[in-house]
Amino acid sequence: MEHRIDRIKKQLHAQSYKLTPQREATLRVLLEREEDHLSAEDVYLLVKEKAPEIGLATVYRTLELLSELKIVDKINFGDGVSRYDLRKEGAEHFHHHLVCIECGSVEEIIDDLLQDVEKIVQKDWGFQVKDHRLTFHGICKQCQEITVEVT
Amino acid sequence: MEHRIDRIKKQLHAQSYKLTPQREATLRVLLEREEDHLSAEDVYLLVKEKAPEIGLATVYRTLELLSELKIVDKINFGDGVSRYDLRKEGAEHFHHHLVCIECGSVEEIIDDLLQDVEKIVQKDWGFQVKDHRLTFHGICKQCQEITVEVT
DNA sequence: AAATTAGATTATAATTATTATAAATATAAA
DNA sequence: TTTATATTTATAATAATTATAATCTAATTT
Ligand SMILES: [Mn+2]
Ligand SMILES: [Mn+2]
Ligand SMILES: [Zn+2]
Ligand SMILES: [Zn+2]
Repeated sequence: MEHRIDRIKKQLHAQSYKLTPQREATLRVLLEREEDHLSAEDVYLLVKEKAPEIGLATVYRTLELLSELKIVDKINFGDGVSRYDLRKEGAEHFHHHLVCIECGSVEEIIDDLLQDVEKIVQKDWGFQVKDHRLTFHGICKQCQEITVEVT
Repeated sequence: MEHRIDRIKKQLHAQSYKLTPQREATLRVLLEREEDHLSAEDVYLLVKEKAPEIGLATVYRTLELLSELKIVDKINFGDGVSRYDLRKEGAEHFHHHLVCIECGSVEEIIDDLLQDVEKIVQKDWGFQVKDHRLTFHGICKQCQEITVEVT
């Protein structure tokens, strides 16, 4: 964790941004909840536990900054809020998501499954791919089992 | 166009919804601008040209209804608004998008490029895929050409 | 046909997420 | 230390979306 923060600190400094206590607190929340998909409000409430004086606008600005630096990715699963997701260290692209339409759970796929598809897009559409968002909507393992039991 | 409306009318009736004049006007706007990616507000302004007495809330409710029936798909490209996109007739899944980070253009890919990936997700993650959202972010053909010229 | 009912729409208010602004504070440079 | 710059706080403003109540429409029953 400390190593990770250090490396991000360097990324910030490289672009002449500082790692203020507020930014660090925000980052720590994101690291502690790496599997989750927190909204700005969610992050704000969690940061408040560590640093009660932080303002919501600062959280928004910090998340915006971290997005620009590609440290976090901003994603929207169709409910009205943006969610912020730490990019896996060293990952070229945003990872994929499985959203269950029964229970609402969100699972992550870290493997990049789109390499072949991207080659096709590049070749057949002449589009130079820089990043992607891929979300599958369907029924998760657990919910499938429940359905079978009920039947 | 009339045929298409007729078929959608039947889909509505099958679920015991009516095709009111307001709903029809909304649908016509979506059909006329099939390539576009209109926000609720955009749709509202265009519908108003045909049916000036329509209310914004009705447009929202109509779009919501059409989403439920899978006649339109709701998507968010990361600016703060939801956009509504007619599903191609007979398509099992939502089509894909290419968003240019230079000029903001949105191009559509109608071919389903995810069949193989979905098989893997199904097999290796035990997730039963019902639908997907795939958006590539990158540089469109035109913007690439401009870049070359400038260089 | 008249009365009844359920569904849909309008106009408006309320809510929620996000962004902008101005004053205060902290940090770095001179 | 003084000065300049960056950042944060508190608050106001904006924008998107949803909720509410009154009204209207069209179908159904009497
Ligand atoms: Mn994730
Ligand atoms: Mn589209
Ligand atoms: Zn589930
Ligand atoms: Zn472009």
